[in-house]
Amino acid sequence: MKAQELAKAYNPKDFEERIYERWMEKKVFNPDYNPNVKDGRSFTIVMPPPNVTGILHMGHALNNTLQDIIIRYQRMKGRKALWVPGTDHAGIATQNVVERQLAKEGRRRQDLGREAFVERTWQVKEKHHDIIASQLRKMGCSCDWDRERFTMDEGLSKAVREAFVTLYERGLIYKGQYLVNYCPKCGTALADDEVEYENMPGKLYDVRYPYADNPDEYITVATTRPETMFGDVAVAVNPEDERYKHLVGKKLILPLTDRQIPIIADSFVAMDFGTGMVKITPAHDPNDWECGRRHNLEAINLLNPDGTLNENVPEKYRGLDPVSARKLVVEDLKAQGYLVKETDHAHDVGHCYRCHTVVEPYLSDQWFVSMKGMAEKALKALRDGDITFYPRRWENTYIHWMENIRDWCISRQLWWGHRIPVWYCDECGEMIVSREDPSECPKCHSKNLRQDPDVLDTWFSSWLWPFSTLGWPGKTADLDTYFPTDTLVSAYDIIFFWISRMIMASEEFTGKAPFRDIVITGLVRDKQGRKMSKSLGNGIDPIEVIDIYGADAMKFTLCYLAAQGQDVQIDMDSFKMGSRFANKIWNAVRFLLMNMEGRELVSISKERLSTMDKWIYTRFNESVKAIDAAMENYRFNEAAQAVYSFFWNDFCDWYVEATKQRLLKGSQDEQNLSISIMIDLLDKSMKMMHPFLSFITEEIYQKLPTTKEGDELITQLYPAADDDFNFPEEAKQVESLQEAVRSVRSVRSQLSIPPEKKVKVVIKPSPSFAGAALFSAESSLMASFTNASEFIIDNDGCEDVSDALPSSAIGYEVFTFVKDAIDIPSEIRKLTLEIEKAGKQLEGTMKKLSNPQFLQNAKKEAIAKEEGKKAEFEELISKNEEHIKLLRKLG
RNA sequence: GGAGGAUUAGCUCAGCGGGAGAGCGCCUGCCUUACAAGCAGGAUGUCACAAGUUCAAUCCUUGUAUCCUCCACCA
Repeated sequence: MKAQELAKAYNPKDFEERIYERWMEKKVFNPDYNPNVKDGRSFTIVMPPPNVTGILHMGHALNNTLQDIIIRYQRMKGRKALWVPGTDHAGIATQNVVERQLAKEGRRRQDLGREAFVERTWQVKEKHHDIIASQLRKMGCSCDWDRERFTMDEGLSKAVREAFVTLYERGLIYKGQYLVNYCPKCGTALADDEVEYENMPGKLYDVRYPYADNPDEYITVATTRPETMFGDVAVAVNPEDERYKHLVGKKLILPLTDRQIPIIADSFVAMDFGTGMVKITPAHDPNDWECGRRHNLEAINLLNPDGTLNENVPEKYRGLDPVSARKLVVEDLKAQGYLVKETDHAHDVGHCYRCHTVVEPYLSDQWFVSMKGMAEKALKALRDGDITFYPRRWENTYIHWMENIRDWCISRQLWWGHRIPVWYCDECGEMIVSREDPSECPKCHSKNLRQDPDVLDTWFSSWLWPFSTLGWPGKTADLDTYFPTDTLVSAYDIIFFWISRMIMASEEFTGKAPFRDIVITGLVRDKQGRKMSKSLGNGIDPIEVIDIYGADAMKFTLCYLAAQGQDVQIDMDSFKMGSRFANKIWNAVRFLLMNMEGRELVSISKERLSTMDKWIYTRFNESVKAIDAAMENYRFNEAAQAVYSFFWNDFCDWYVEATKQRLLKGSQDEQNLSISIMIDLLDKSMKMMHPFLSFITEEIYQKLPTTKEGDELITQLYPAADDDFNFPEEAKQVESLQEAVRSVRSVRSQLSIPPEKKVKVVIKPSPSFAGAALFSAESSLMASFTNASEFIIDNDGCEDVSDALPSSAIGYEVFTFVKDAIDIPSEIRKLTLEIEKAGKQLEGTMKKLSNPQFLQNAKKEAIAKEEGKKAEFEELISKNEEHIKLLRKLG
């Protein structure tokens, strides 16, 4: 029946998809489904919305794996657990995708017109969204699809307008002509943090600027961008510069033109760079812009929106791009004797983070958000302990950014995005900022209104994500229940773009921090340590991993490798780890369920437990505690390790092996008890492992005889450590037993005793050894573990062991009867080495114990431990010495 | 110029004030009534270097070296 379905080999394809479909059908991801919510407390995660520009990569897989583990764990802890999924319209990025498509057809977006272009972009969005959603489902993400959102859906668009208008009303949004970063290819302004700097080789040109009143004399300025000289409005020197002090106020002639510009003094000029004289070009350099404002200088814009030079430069340079113009200007300067020299000069050049075109500072009308006040609130949230970063070190990064924040340019000259909710009246010029589309001008009642053509920065919608997805600005039940959210999981590359701004927005609009814990994951890299990227082609497709190894394998492997905040380096083979583990689980369960027949489940009472049973329950308790502690601190790799070593090393390797005899050959009563305990442990283990290996555990849970019809593992309560089934004393004894078994196995292996040869083993416990009773009780088990003909626990000391190979452990001696195979001199050498080693260790211990300062300062436990070690080392040495004597006699 | 991270077994990485760990790989022996995607046994490390703090340092402090991020930049 049930067991037969498990008789097959592990193949995740057999059940992963099916299980997800059932979860979806029953809507178990909706927190309202959960029948085991304990006290109504919620636990909320909002998913960092992936961009609808492409498909999910390994970084997303890591990120969503961790979120899924957290939310499943919290769900099983009895919380009303909600994970909100969604996608981001990703303004520039998505527009670029569509524009590239158009370019292949030989068209530009202008050929389509705004409406058609946006329509086409929606299609791209739909397509990518569907791929992303299906990827998340394949991964097994337990997010509530009923609450899925998109940054441009109706509700979120409303939130965006609300945020914009509110900030405007609070005087925190303003429009003005400023120097902004501008990508000529994307044709739009960028925020400061959307510019990536890259060190590039360049040249520093020293150029002569003649005096107006004496053209034979000149000063020399140094510049990397001579083509911008037509926008020069001054030359600046440092007011402290003794060389040039007397020149301030003099006029110069701008070469290649007949324009005159003054020499001014400004302290931003570095005296030790170049010539100490700087040409001031306010429209094309941020520093010059600031300087120009200080001195009330005109800003002459030289650029067209497409990045070519405009009518403000001499005719021969018009229409050229800056690089070609530079070449020509330099030639002309050289020809006319103005160029003094050119030197190589590497410097950082800004590039667009989306298309990697060189960014130009560009003077234009843009909308800005005033950030200082919001940053202060966001800093306070951290100081007050409302938010915590894991790992903590990212808090410095956050603080530094907040303290040095600059106003945020939010207007983009794009078509894809939230249109700025501002209208201009063609009749009277009135500007209308409104939550609703206005039907007429409130001032002159004209209906000739034009909406601002620009859209908002994509982050202007995503910074509202934690509350806009829950219904803000409406007052919804979801907001009441699930906001503030609990944990945000994100990579560190969007701390500035997104995390910091979400905190600011949330404090500004809701008065609360949007989440409590911020888990910063590392980046996923390839085995050469390179960031996985499309352009390098070194990415691993999560779906391919799932196809080969299954979703559980991928998820478990990522979790196991995700040490807090560290980057993870992986390749395709890395996932074998998780795959093998899943396979191991499958097979262990298969074995046990195959042996259900002829046995019936009985209740398990503490009194009937064997020492091995007590040990495994104790180990289970310890593992659960370790997992709880790890999850509490988002130490995912530690949780995964605890799961792994419990199930594989303890349960499979020792417990199942040790209880096989009882299960297969014991009395009916013993068999019943044995399978009952096994099933109980499987039930508990599936629960324990479910957050980490969701599909396989659910599949197995459905096949356990103790599972009630209709129960889903996903909403069962997480196991807690059970004090009533905790037996530390017995557990310790079992560890001694394991050690004794390993010792005999080791002897056999090292002496190459063939497996078919059974040998006699005698154990001589010392009088104080607490495990003696267990050893006696389990001597036949130990015999089978070590392939012994007989395994005697010699409590009376009457066994003759003079023919055996001795080895010692703490509390007992092991004698293996392998006389023929013993190489006496080699064994004596081994023992001698052991004595030497123990001697050295004893020496170290004695040194500590004879040090009065150690006895005085060290913790009591540390001293006790050293004393214990002393006794152990002494025991080992004296026994080994005896053993050498025995061996000598034998030879 | 500032900030942060990394340096531990051949590889990828945990650990972090009191006797060096995992997975993979490697060596040996096993198809032992679930699992060869397995079982058993084994080898492998001046815990980057140098000082300091401490009774005690792989772990804390400082410095050095190498590598990697991020931020800010002098034209």
